[in-house]
Amino acid sequence: MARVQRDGGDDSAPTTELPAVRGQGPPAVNGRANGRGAPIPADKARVIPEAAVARLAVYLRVLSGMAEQGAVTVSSEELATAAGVNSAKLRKDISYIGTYGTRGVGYEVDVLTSEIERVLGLTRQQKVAVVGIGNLGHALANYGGFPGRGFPVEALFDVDPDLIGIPVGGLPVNHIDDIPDICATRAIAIGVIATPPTAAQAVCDRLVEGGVHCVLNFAPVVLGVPEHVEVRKVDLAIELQILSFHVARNAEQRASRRTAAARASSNGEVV
Amino acid sequence: MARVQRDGGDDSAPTTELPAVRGQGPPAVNGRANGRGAPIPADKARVIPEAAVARLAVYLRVLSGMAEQGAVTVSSEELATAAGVNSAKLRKDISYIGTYGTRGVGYEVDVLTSEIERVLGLTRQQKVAVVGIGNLGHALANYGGFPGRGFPVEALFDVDPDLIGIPVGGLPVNHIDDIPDICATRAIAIGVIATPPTAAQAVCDRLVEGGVHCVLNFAPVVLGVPEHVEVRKVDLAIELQILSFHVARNAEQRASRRTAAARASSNGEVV
DNA sequence: CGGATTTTGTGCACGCATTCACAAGCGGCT
DNA sequence: AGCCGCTTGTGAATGCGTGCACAAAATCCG
Ligand SMILES: NC(=O)c1ccc[n+]([C@@H]2O[C@H](COP(=O)([O-])OP(=O)(O)OC[C@H]3O[C@@H](n4cnc5c(N)ncnc54)[C@H](O)[C@@H]3O)[C@@H](O)[C@H]2O)c1
Ligand SMILES: NC(=O)c1ccc[n+]([C@@H]2O[C@H](COP(=O)([O-])OP(=O)(O)OC[C@H]3O[C@@H](n4cnc5c(N)ncnc54)[C@H](O)[C@@H]3O)[C@@H](O)[C@H]2O)c1
Repeated sequence: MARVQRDGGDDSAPTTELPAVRGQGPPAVNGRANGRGAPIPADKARVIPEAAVARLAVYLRVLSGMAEQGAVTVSSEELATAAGVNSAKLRKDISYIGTYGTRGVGYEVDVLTSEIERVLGLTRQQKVAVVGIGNLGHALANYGGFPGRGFPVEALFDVDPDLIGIPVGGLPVNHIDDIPDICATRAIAIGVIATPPTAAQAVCDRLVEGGVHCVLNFAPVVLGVPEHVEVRKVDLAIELQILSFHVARNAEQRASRRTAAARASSNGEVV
Repeated sequence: MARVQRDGGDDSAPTTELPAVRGQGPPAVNGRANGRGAPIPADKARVIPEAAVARLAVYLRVLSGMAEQGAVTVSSEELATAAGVNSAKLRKDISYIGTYGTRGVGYEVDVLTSEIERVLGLTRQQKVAVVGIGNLGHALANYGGFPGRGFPVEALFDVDPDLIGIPVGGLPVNHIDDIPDICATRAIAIGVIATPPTAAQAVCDRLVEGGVHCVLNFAPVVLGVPEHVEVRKVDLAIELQILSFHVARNAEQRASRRTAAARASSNGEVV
């Protein structure tokens, strides 16, 4: 199962700048077959499915845990079970970004890590701004997991005068009127919206004005944005409601099974 | 207009062993005698697609906003644009739960609201427990949006002795050793895990022990659970990485377009 | 050196989800 | 009453994602 090879404690360098493609080896034996470590089918502009991108990020996290434990290679089966997916799906996901495995052996942990980081754009740090430093905003600003993964929080904004200037997580809070300026000058790549829903659209507009192309929205509203801006939403109430649906469905199934059982047991008897 | 908010990528639940009873498409004409407000096609397999459930929750929120503004009826087109989806998709989603519209008019806001609430199991309150009262746990415990939507937070847990007994959001923090007992006695339906990743699996096991069938997990780990337990995860780092991927992809596209343009212009071609 | 063994990469089939397009149905108007 | 315009509900087509199954590599071993 989760067999880890302990071999030479390597310091896992988190920020690998180079793709570390080892393609310079022998020329391809076959015109069609690609050697080991093919970056991507060069001419074929392969579009990675959205669902696969999400899973690649999961693989990346699992890989980093394995690297810390000294694993050098990992098979698709191991990685898949650790990530909670089917191994065929994992291999297909990886095949979208190239062929980095060795048949009969598996994947080199560090190679796979760098390649996934490359396609996810994690070789360059993506600066983050958080708007709305309330309950949720505080948690996000204080969270150490983002800078550690290449997402430094570099600006905080709120409208509350009592908050302006106060440092949160080592960073002072700015006024939302400064969003366009500060985002532009600091080259913020991702804006996180943690304001009340009523303020979310206005905040989003200012982020876009400041040149932010990606928005992560925690407010339960549908944001309107220009074509080139990417919005993802995290709606906790909806997550709870989806869970609630499953509760209801299971309860219903149990009830109908109970009814069926009762009917069966009273079979032949007039009710 | 063409401003659409992409839905958050839904995770494939690690426990996808759904038998998915088939048997759709008997040549029998489906019930024609449904007057207005047919609850559901009684015999027909009532499997609502997962993706549709998530959207129904969105419609519900939009509907509640419309009801507050005094709207009595709403057309699929209005509701769809407000929810950021295609109107045909909206109608199909609603058709999964029954036929509650009036042709030529639209849907009655309150009727549609109750029906969606019914299928989502929101007629009964689902009690929630939060484990791990740190940054994120505090925000969740203090958040007023959950009780207001039928998800009262009725238990808090942590391992930190300094926190035990302290009230957060009006509710005292209990020790994690009491999770099974308290969850069972208070009939907790949903457990929210906001502990460090290392503690998440142990916490999850205790929640299951306490009879909790639904878990919302904020810790970046893959949880192993019995068959009958439903887990949804919210992984903010992965959301950021997906956004990062789009940054990278767009940058790449722009770069290649620039290259192509440069080539074209140096080629004497008119762009 | 050849065969056994292991594991990748992917062709293929299937099922779910999305979107289109339109008949059916309903209310209002004449 | 009968027609007309509007909107729903849904068959059908298309596209996407998933998982199986297997050939193609690569290593190991005798
Ligand atoms: N806290 C949670 O657990 C939770 C859960 C689900 C959803 N949410 C959503 O996340 C958002 C934030 O939640 P919260 O609990 O942190 O709320 P909060 O009230 O604690 O914080 C909101 C913050 O936004 C600031 N703000 C208000 N108007 C603003 C504006 N126009 N521009 C900038 N900042 C403004 C306020 O000053 C405050 O600091 C809300 O939309 C909420 O619905 C929160
Ligand atoms: N804060 C964020 O914005 C954020 C963002 C993304 C992910 N997360 C994840 O959410 C989780 C919580 O984040 P946080 O920032 O609130 O962390 P935190 O360190 O502020 O809080 C963790 C809490 O869990 C408690 N705890 C530790 N071990 C426990 C155990 N065995 N049982 C019960 N409680 C235990 C701690 O006492 C602490 O109160 C983490 O897994 C983190 O990776 C947080």
